[in-house]
Amino acid sequence: MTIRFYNTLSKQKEVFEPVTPGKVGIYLCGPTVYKPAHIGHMVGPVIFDTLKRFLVYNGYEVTWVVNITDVDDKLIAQANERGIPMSQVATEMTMDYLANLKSLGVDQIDQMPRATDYMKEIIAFISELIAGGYAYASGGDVFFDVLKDDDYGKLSNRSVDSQQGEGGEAASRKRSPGDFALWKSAKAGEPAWDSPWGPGRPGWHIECSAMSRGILGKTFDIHGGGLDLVFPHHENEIAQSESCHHQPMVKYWLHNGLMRAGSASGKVGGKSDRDTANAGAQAAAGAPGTEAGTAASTPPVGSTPSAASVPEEQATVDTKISRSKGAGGLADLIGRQGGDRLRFFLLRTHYRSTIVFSEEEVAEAGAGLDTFHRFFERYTRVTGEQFHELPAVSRRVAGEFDPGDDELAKEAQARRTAFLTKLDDDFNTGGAISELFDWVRALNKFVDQHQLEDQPASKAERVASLRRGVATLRELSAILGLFRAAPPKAKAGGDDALVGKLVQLLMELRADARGRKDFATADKIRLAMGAMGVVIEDRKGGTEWRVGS
RNA sequence: GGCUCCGUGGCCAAGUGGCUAAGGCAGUGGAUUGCAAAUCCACCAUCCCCGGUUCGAAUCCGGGCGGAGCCUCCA
Repeated sequence: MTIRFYNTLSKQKEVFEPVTPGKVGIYLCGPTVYKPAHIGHMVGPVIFDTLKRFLVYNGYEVTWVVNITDVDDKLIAQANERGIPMSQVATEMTMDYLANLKSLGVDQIDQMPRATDYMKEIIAFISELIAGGYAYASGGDVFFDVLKDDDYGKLSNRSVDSQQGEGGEAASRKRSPGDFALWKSAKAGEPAWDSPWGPGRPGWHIECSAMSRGILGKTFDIHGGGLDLVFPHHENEIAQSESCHHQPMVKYWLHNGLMRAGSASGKVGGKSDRDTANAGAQAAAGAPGTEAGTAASTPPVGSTPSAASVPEEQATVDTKISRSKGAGGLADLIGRQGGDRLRFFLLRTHYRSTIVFSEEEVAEAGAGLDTFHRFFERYTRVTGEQFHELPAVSRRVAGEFDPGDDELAKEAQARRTAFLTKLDDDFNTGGAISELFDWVRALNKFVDQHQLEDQPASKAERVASLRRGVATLRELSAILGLFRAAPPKAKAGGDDALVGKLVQLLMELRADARGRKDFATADKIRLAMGAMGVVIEDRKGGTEWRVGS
């Protein structure tokens, strides 16, 4: 097995070999905690959570760090707007972020350092850069001098002289426009930390250099983030760290594609007052040929009546999902679709591709997932075991076994190899998922052929084969972090016990009708219940029902 | 203007030089079912356009058209 990754730095796929054999350090740029997270913020965490699972499965000892930026201009603005301390904003939004990660099954993070907990290290780092001649203090601020860095721009393929640089009043204190702030002097009323250059706060990029060094070392294996961070954020991280250390900062730079809003109805974060006002203003000002006009002429991807009837929202159809435009609503989305569906939705596309988000697409992905859930129920009927409670083989080598003459086991090994080969090649989760579908179909077929739902006790050998096959499905899906728990079974009428009892009564009446071959009555009940969203399934072992999707 | 990326069936999406172009959703036909549901089987694309390289291209090169991102805060 050889794992390869596409490295943004070299712009090609490279064989993965950790700096230290057997160990992997991963740093993922985390959130600036000033507003509630939206689905776009979950792309990176879900991908890297899955990546860590895969690397651990391959036998590596992995340390995964996700930083929390809890001091920043946007946090200050938010705190002022709400009239509360910045730290309170940060705490609230961090809690929100963590809750969303949990819902999506992101539970592999080892450390989540906060910038404010690393002030000492940050200040030390800046001091080192000044001492090395790579940074200079200027009027209470400290800037990185990009002209001192020979290979500045190598990650994003930009030349220094093409940089426009940050504007604002700070620009006048820079030596060259491309210089960026390592330390920002505090204005009156702003949160501040003492430093050799006076009270202030860190610039955006330095925390990542300081924290990654502190936790993962001067050179570590994988640095991740969204493609939008390549420049300036990661470019500046490299500049800082490599100027300071004179050794490579990161061996493999992995960047995930960004998410875009696909349709009005799927617009991330719902519509806040600000978004609606903004969209309306754009639409009003949008003469033909303007940006708004162009956006409005694009057909909605997941066209729905509601989307078509709300033209002012179409001005935001093509807007990318960004913190400045979408807010909130992720918890509701998770509540409606479930974390597993969203996770699956994110993983079925290659991590470097753009994902166009719409809730219709999430639901469609969920329809595919249901195939697995149906099968798990089937497995329970045969064996009495719950799929999600099965132990998953957690190491790649341990999953290999001699299939002997067992045809199903032979196919299990073949599918497993195909699945892992897809992941080995630049972490192709979408391709790997197709193997899962192929495999579940084969397992269903096996149950069909041997009628394992009918008197399974008398078919011990076949059931044993099935178990082995399902163990492989469990092993592989666990790498993707899917099917960690049984999906919450929707109940008719929610938690209303009365509705549940009435459904049960209808079921009994229908069973009676079927018993006396009164199919007219039985069908009337089934069709009426179906119209209400209750799906009836008659089986040899008895009738089951579920709230369909 | 500079720098990237993308364009595969109705929709989503793998594949990036060579067997019959994965898989999912939707659809159609069949098996099964009292009828359904679930499941299984079958059918459903020559890869935006033009030109080139090659024995051979969805896959490489050039041009065109269309779309996205970054260059300012952004996962």
